[in-house]
Amino acid sequence: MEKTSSEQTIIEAALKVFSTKGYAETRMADIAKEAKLSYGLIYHYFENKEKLFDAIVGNWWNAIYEEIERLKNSPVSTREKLVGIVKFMLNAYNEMPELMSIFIAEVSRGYIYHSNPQRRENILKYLKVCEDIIREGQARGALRTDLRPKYLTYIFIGSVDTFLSVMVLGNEKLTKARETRIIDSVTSVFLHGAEAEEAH
Amino acid sequence: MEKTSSEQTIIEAALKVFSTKGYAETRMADIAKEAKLSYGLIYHYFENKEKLFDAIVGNWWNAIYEEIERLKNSPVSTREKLVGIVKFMLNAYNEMPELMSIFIAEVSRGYIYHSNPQRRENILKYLKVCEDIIREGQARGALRTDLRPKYLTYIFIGSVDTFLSVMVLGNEKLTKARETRIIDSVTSVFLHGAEAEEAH
Amino acid sequence: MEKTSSEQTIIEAALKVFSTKGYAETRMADIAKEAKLSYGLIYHYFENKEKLFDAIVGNWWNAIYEEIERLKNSPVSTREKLVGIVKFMLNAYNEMPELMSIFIAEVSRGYIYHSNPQRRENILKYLKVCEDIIREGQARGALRTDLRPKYLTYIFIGSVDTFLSVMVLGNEKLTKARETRIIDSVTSVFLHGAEAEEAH
Amino acid sequence: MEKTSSEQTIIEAALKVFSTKGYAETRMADIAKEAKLSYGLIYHYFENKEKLFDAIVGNWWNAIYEEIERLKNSPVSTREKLVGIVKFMLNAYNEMPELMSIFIAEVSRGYIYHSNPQRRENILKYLKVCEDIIREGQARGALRTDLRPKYLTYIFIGSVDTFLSVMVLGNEKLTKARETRIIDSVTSVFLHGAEAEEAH
DNA sequence: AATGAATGAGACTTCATTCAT
DNA sequence: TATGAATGAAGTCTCATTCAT
Repeated sequence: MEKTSSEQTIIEAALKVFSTKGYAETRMADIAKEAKLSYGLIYHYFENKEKLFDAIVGNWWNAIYEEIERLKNSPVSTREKLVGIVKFMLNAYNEMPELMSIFIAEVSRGYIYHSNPQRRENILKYLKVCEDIIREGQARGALRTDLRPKYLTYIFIGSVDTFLSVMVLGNEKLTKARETRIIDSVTSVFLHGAEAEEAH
Repeated sequence: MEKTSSEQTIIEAALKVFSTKGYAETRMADIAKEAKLSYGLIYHYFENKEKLFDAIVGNWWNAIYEEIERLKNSPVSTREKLVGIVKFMLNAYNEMPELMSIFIAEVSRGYIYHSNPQRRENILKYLKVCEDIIREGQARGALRTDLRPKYLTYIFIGSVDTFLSVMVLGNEKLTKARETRIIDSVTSVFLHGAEAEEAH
Repeated sequence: MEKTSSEQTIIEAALKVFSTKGYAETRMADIAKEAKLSYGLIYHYFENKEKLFDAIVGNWWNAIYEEIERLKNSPVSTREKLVGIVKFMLNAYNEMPELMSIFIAEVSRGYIYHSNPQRRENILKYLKVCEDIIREGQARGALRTDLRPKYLTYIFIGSVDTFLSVMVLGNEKLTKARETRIIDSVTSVFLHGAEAEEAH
Repeated sequence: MEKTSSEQTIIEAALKVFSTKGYAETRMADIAKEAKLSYGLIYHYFENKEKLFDAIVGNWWNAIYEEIERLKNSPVSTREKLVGIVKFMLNAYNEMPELMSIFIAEVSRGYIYHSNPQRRENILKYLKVCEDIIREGQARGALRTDLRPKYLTYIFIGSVDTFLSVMVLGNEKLTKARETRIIDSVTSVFLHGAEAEEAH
């Protein structure tokens, strides 16, 4: 399962180029140049451009599922699970901003057209796993039950997504303080609302 | 200012094709075929593919700005303004699902790779106008002031966006009942939070 | 035979554009725009681009032939006839620099490829008429007879051409003094040579 | 520095097609067909049609400069230097008639419309180097000093050019005898004039 | 006479992919 | 493993020309 050095080099180069130019504007030659390898070699390891892209994104999806699944099964409060999701995504942005850029631009928005049914599945599965946590939160009395779990999920995930989008767009640096502020804001509003106390 | 019949036909055909296949996969020939016109004529009216796309999206942005600006200046509560935004977007989805599909899928994506600085401007202006409403809500004591208006904006807009995304993805029909449910969910969670009452 | 106003406008516009961009790079739309007329109208008067070009150049050829023929038949010395040719061409450059530009760029050099046999004929006829004068000069003892009249013609015409070329290239202004200098130089060298007297 | 076989094949094919049809009428597909290679490969070696053309012409300019520079610095009489120029050009016509055809037809034309400033430079440099020889001829007392060196250059170069033009136009064969005759005619007229002896 | 919308063949160029070495 | 020359389908766009009005 250990990837050869060249294969890894290609993946890293592809990640960089895809995140900079987008899938459609990325040329196999760009990747080869970035990797300082011949483009013939890319085809030695990956069937074609799409498969290369999917290889990159596939890894990422697995990491997401694994983490959210882990959170889901961990014996902590719903709030902590939600915080865990935000934390994980922000951390991912910090450590792999390129991957996050692709995630936001190509996956989270661009999936719409993807003829490839696998891609549609991925995003739906992502929403599904989050929904499980929400549903459990309702079941254990932590979350309102008058709203559909699906809807709550959209609201929560949408909030997180937009933060990531804005950061990707602005190519922003994420300090520790900022990370805390974002986690606080998202979970606080999601759980308690944005209405002023005195307005109650 | 009145557009010729052919120009309108081209815009409608382009809208349809762009929303179905995405910008990158759309062929000028597809648009011409859809419009039942020669593709030479497209270039008679639009400089190139990108300009045609921008013409379509530009109109849409203007409609958004106009509406949100109108809401901002209308003498209603912050809550009603937020409801107005959600209503407007859902209504737009209902009446122009193709436009909404493009909005969701292409706009933020094209922005990330910022081939065109105009696109960056558009989305930033969109967030800006929404932020004005949020900020005003804080000023008049309707919204919490312990969180940055920018962040509140991301959370609110993100929620709406994700609903639209999911509907576009699922090619879903928006009934009146569903519309009400979504509006309720989004504003209710945004204002009061998702936490169960007894959890307070 | 009187040309309508529009026809004349088109010819003048075409002259300007052809001389600025060259035949290949000239667009019918450019001519229409320059003439401030619709391009449909160009086709009302001229069958196509090539015919329009030929109409312009054709007039010019006729003027050249007429003048050289006149010189040929005028009762002056060979020297004066040669001076007359140079004078005529310089004068033409002065009064119709655009026409001269076309003549140099498209006719005198570019004719090589012209599939149109008419064009080939024109240039050959031009050389032929000049050769007549040279031949007559030899016959009347004014010019050396040890060299082929054809060759003398090439040498003379070539000299004139290059002056015109350089002026066209440099977009140069032709003052009266300069005109005299060029006429002197060309005829003097052609008749007496460029060798220094003491070198004899 | 060694060109690959295919690159050389492309250059030769391009030379042939350009010289036959002219730059404007040459299709990349024609070149590919002539070279019996795919047209994609042309773009593997040359950025575009213009660059391919310039590559061909650039080589030729370098050969010209080198030769004229060599002549300029060689310890022979001015007459012999002028003979050298004519010889070189006639020889070039003999060995590379296609290149000469392009030289005659396209170079000044491309220059006039100055799409490319490099072209302007080339032709000006060409005239400049020839002028150096003329100027030196005046300095060493071999040529008249009452005429501008620039003008003498135009006259000489113009004569040579026209011979080449006519040969290219007529697709003429250059025999050894003819070559001698042309060299004699051009240099003899340039140095001693075309006037009959008895006319002095 | 005049307009300019409409046509569509065909040009240049791109680029994913193959394959001989 | 690795290279990069070679391929060619397919895309965007141009522009001379036609034609209904």
